[in-house]
Amino acid sequence: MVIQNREIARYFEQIADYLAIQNANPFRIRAYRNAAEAIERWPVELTKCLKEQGSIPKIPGIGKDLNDKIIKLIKGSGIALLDDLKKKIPSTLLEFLDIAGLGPRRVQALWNKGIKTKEELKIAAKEHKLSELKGFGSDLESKILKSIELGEKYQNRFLLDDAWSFCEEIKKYLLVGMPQVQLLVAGSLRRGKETVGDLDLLAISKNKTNILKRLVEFQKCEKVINYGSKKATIQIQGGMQVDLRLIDSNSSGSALLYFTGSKDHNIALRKIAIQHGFKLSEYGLFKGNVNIASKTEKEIYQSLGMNYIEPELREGRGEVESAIRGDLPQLILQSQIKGDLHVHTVASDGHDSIAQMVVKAKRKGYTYLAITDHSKRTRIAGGLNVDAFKKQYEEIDRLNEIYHPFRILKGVEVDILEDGTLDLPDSFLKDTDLTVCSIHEGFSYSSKKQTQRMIKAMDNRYFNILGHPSGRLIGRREPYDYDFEKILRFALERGIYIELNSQPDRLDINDEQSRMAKSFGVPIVISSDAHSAIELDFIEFGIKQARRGWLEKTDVLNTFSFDQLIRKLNSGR
DNA sequence: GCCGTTTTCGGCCCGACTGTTTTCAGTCG
Repeated sequence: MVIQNREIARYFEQIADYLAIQNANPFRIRAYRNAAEAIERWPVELTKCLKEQGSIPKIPGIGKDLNDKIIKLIKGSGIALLDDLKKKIPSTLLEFLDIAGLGPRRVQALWNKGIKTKEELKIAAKEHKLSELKGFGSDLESKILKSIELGEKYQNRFLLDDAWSFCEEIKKYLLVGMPQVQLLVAGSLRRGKETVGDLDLLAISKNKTNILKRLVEFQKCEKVINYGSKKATIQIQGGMQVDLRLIDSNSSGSALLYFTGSKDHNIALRKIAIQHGFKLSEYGLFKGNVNIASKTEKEIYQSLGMNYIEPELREGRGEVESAIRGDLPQLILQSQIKGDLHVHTVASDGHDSIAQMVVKAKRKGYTYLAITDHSKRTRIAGGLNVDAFKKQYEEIDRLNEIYHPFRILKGVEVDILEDGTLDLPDSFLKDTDLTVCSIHEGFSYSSKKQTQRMIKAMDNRYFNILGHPSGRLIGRREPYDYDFEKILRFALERGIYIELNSQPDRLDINDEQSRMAKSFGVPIVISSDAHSAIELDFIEFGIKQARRGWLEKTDVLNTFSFDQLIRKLNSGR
């Protein structure tokens, strides 16, 4: 079994969690977390390194002990330490660490009390048994309950990036030795939904294939849910379900349409079909028994008297009506993005240098990149003070000469403080090329107070872009309360841009908010918020989200040329 | 557990906030 860096990292994170609950040496715990992070970021698969060079490279944060553990994992012999920990500590306790308000100390206290599962925890919280424990109170009880409910809402849903990499891995595995098979991705993953419940794959084959058998024999398959002659469903490690259907090449369009969904979209289409005297199913569009269209999605849409609808729009939100009228938006494409306006470097909490970020940006075909490290308030992220920014900007001047005509912008991600002021003085901000202004603390204010705080911050003339506007972390933290419409109106008045943050666990603002911003005429900036060069690729998730929000090239600031961009940024100042 | 060293032992990111306390532990970022 080929183990990927990501999975090695998961093992180390698990060990760190177990150790934390055990109240082990905090620095030992951190060593495991650091190692996990370093491995996850390592650009080459370690399995491949070991196979080709007989050893794994020297990775900062990985010493002899962890190096040996990695090799053992790759060779499939497991980690004795982890086995021991699993024997001592119930694995269900690890899930507690994802609950807001619970850290290792409180989890340990729960364990001592005999509370080992989420169900037991829920009951104890409801019956106010937790407040009997030292360090627990009634506020904490309700916080825990709320957090468990949020977790249940997202149970068995996966973030877009995880879903994509699972999908790529499975596709690659399935296609080995199957040159006659074509695999299509359908379902919510194709629609680019921010979380994905299961993978829907369609297989088209010119001749008989045993690809279903291959799926159920997948090494990471945990459970075969069903396995017939046309379809197989398995559950893989981690809980994701994979559905594979064999379809006929003559009906590949109708099958793809049907299995891409959404359900609402399909219902809307079938209604239109009925109006035309047709019947639409996964096998094709039929008039009586005559097959009118089934080979491609395009011809089915055409036969129904409408334009082709991109998968991201297929949510039953008026796209069918728009397709009939012929006024669907020309959805934004990744190739139209000219640069990224929110990235971090080693100067704050990023992992790569400015130059490394620039090289990657150039490779992506960008013509500009804004460096936006954290301001001093975000201390954990190594936020910079005015002097540090000035020094960084001198470096940017030098790099701009080297990389000409590529342009590096002097930016900052400046904290919006509790009172609505910005974390850096205007005397400094006026010398920046742009500011991304974000909230990193004070999430629990009332809607009124939060909105006022944001509006006050936006009143600053150097405020360009509102960063990750809702503050949500998908599955972990709800958006804070605020009045988005009010923010949009004020943004429009002040020439402020709204960020669509592409980090897979943020995707903030969401699709509906994007559409709302567009309707208000407020332009969006699609940013990666990359903390390493490789994360510049996260932009594709933001693009997906933007497309789900009906955004076009002209709705997005960073599709404009550098000169136009600078003009637009300065016009508000 | 890693790292660096005036090289084998001492330091490792730390401030704000929350909810618990009544002076602070635990969580969070």
